[in-house]
Amino acid sequence: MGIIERKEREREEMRRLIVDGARHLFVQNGYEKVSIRNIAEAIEYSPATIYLYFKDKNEILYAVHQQAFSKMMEEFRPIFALEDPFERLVEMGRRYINFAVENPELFDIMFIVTAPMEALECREDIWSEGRIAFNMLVQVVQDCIKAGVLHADDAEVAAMMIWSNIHGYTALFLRKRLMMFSEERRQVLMREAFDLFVHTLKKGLQ
Amino acid sequence: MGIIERKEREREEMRRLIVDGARHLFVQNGYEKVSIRNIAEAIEYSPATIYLYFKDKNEILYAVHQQAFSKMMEEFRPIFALEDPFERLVEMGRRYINFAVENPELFDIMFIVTAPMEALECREDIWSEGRIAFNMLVQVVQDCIKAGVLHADDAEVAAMMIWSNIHGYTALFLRKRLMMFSEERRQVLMREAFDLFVHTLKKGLQ
DNA sequence: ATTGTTTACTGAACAGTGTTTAGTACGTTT
DNA sequence: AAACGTACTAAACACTGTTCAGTAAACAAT
Repeated sequence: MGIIERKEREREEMRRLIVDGARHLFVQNGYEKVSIRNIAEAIEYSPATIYLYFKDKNEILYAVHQQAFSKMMEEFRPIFALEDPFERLVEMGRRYINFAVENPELFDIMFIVTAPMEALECREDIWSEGRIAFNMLVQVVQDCIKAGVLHADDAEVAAMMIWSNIHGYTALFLRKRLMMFSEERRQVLMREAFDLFVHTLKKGLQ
Repeated sequence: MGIIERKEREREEMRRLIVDGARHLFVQNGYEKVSIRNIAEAIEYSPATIYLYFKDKNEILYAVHQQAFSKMMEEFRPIFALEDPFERLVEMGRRYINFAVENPELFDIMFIVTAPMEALECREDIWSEGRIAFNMLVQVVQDCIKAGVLHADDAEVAAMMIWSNIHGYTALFLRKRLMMFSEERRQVLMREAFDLFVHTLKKGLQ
């Protein structure tokens, strides 16, 4: 009696169809300009159908947010081939910023928009995607400490400090808070500030 | 013929009434849950009236954003009495974070929500509030360099790096991206990470 | 004082939003 | 073939930002 299995499969397929459609529209038009009706039209179903597969819009955003995390993790993977732990740390920061600049709408949903977090809240779940990614950073920081290139009592505190710095650029940039600089100056500032941070970190945490 | 002057005064008063009402509601209910109709009801005018004084909702948000900047600048003022420039720098960071935690909705409008920036864009204006605040930071950094406590070629780059770090905590916190930590741990992480940054900065940029 | 003109304001509408519900049509089971 | 259960949708609800025709009062000119 493989019917219930097939139904389960079809259900999963439908969820995928919705999330993929939503992600596509988000990336194309920006998250704020996409409505449930837009998504429904894109996948050629009625708006009401979407509510048979997702509780509300926040849940769709959370699903897209999950996909985006997978994509980011994919871009982080090559880092772990690097031997020097400090190189790993620097490269991780570089790729975080790169991901944000090249996938602004996805990054927004992952780290800035509150809606997906609200989907989590009412399930009183912990933000596992964030936790996993942060743990990855903590591990790299710990490797740096072990290798003697960084000195810190609490690796989590050091990781938090580093994450904040890297995240700062992207959050300010994506939310248009570097508007007072020219396109050109913005690029230079972000890159040189990042380099300066790396330099400061190396000297300051020795 | 003081009539046009009086009219101008009344017009300014009305704009104030609207912005104050809007700010009140934003602080109370959070920016996302406030509509033009809510604001209109609060000041006992019809929604259409608001559009006689503001082009659109973004312009109201920009006006609130301006007020919020004044408030923040007020909290920065006492800093300039401090003699040690590095003390000034540290205190500035501390007060930025404090302002964000104590006025989350205002900070959101100032530094995270994109709507007020869109009001600026179509006037092809530069973001003067941001520029002024950033220049203030650059000045303090320059004082640190002059005093020999920080070494950096470009004060703007150093300021950018410092701003990013400080802004990172607040942006992650306000947008619920520190949810994987307990209330308690969150507090400790933010404070200790800030302290670690200050320490790193002092040692790293010497 | 009585016009004409400008100004300030509003009710109602438009096109959109997220979400719910009643009802239909079809696949599955008896 | 009849009964049941599932997948889907049209239509509605209560909202959103915004516009526009119309009204009433304030002002200006006669």
